[in-house]
Amino acid sequence: MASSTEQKVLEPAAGPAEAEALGFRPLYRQVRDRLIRRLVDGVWSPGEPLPSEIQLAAELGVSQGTVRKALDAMAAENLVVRRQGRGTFVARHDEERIMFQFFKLVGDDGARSFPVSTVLSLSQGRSNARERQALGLSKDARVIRIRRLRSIAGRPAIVEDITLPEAMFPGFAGMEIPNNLYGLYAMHFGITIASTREQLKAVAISEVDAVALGAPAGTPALKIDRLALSLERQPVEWRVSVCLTDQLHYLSELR
Amino acid sequence: MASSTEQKVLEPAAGPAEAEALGFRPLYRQVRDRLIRRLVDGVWSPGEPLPSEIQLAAELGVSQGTVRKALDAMAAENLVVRRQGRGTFVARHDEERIMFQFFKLVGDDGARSFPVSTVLSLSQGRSNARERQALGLSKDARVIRIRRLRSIAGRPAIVEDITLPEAMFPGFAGMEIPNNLYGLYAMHFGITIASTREQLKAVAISEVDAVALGAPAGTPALKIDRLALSLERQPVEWRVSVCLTDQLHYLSELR
DNA sequence: AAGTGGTCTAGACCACTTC
DNA sequence: AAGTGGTCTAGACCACTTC
Repeated sequence: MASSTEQKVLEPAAGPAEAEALGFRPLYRQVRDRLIRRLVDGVWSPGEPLPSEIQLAAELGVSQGTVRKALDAMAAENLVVRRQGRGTFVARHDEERIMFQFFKLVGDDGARSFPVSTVLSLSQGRSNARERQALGLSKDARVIRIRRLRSIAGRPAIVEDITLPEAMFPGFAGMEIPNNLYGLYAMHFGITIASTREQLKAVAISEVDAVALGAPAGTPALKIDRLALSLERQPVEWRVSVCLTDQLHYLSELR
Repeated sequence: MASSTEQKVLEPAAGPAEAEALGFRPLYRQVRDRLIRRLVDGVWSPGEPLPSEIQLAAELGVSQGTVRKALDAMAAENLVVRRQGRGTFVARHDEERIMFQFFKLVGDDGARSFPVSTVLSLSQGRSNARERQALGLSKDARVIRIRRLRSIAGRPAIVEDITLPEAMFPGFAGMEIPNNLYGLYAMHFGITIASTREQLKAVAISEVDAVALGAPAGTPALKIDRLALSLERQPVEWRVSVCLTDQLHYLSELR
């Protein structure tokens, strides 16, 4: 029972000054932060089970209920998946999950088919001003640039320009580029995309995009400007997708 | 303590056959459903406080923890607002809330200004096939149709076609049409919009929309096809908005 | 049968608001 | 000081999965 008058603290995770500035910080929050720390450090890999609630509670010196609250919060953030009778697992970035979590384009017939991708170009170099602004990079930072065409049901539908901070992806250039990039980030670089911020606009497609998509220049298209953030809320990827929406739409469900 | 081997049930809310089909239905779920029932019945009005957790627990014959879990679920669904030290309140459909919850258009400078609206036309009549399909209406159902122009920062930006089932909005024709329709639905008709499903496409604006918006026909625009659902998940409003996105964008944040 | 997460209770104490 | 929701604990039992 919490019978002292002091707030229970797991460890001096934050410096004393910082702790004061933060004010009250519940135990389950501290547990969550520590478990996320471990996810970031790769203590458990995607798909692997975490220790059971009882084990974690014993190890951290808190009640099972507090661990449960921390894990429930992490499940709500899509960082872990809980399965009754089986355990709690580190979330995986496989196609199924990505499809529902971050890929919002749906066929007008309701079909959710994951697009097939063809890389059009891959390069590395000094970042320009817009790239630095989007990704929050410093002046001399270098970036990796990928341009690819994505087809849905055999039909070119999306051209994508992807920009990555080179420093976060050492050895990227020599790799095979898979269709599902977020899975690659997780598997080979230990980077988990935890959230995205998308800005949508309607545009007329440019000459160069028109060629790639096989549609007349000037055709209206949906431009999706996406910034993807890591678990630590650090910008990881900037992606601009130009989508033909004559046979598909962007689905947004709000509550 | 739950020492019997039977599942605790609040009341025969669901018929026996239905209960079997549903399988296990936790107590807090039953509490939530009963409280939502009361919201639907207008037992408490938007902005009003609910009884305290302790009072509800005593009244319903469950523990405070179970009531808390039900109220937390309702807060996650944006049906109530919880304020430490003050109480739990029925969510209100005022501009601030709508702005963040359902209105996703943001100025490119980051400003979230709620648009000013001008009604272009208002009519009632027999529903057509598309309207019936969108709203799930029967063959002879009548609808109310509103067309309006919305301006942001003094600039025409959106033309909207709104369709409502006439049966759900008796006396609507004689009313003043406010800028915030969802507030009107809540206040005068006891209908709370609990969720929406939006489908976005890029289109070229039609001649008639071009006139309303003061832009050349063929200009690319964002078409938002929105279905709004009540607390009981019944379709309440079908709204098609055509938006000029040269100075604003649709913001979607995914986790 | 054993182990996991899920539900439910009871009770203590805390943070915050209002009077 | 009194009342509210928020946190935390301990413990019982349930639903579900695996062996």
